[in-house]
Amino acid sequence: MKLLEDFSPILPKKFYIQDTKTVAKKLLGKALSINNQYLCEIVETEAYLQHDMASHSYRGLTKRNWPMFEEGGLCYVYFIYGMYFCMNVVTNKKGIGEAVLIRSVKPLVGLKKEFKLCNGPGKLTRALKIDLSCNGKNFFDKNFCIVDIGQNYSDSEINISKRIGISKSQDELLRFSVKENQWVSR
DNA sequence: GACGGGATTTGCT
DNA sequence: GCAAATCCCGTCC
Repeated sequence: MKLLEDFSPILPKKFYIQDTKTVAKKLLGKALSINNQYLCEIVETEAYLQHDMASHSYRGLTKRNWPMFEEGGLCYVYFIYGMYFCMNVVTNKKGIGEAVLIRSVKPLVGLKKEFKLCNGPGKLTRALKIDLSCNGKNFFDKNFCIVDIGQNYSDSEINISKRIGISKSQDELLRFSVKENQWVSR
């Protein structure tokens, strides 16, 4: 039997070279495919912009945040609170430090669906075994990619709200999530 | 239900 | 030295 990812097209580079807020919204309903083993639908994202006090890129290029300044379509993983990794999708043109944090995913293939292992940025990376070895990889490899599974949400099906867990630029409406979805965090 | 602490890296002050 | 794009588990209402 063919797996879903075998006929789900990998998102092209041009998808990522758009306005970061647009990419954050359009990523809802797309799916992360890893090693032909895990497939999960993205249901919650947050945008981090260049002129955004809460973004790692705000103070310019560093050894940690360099993938954010690359051309869109890369993966930016960072380690936080001594225990967790967070995964971001780099967006926009080279030189612009912007990315979309993946906050929650809905397991479709390869993960036990009865456990809420993926509803939070630190938890989903643990469930999918994402760590710094994925940092700087691009999403165009069939063993590590984001695919279109034909799930499209209209604006009325998407919640736009304030970001979570930050202390700067808290009022910016840069968090996007699928409404009434049990996999969204909180 | 609501706090509060622990885990323990990275980058800025 | 300390806060951070987190989460879990304990205690005390």
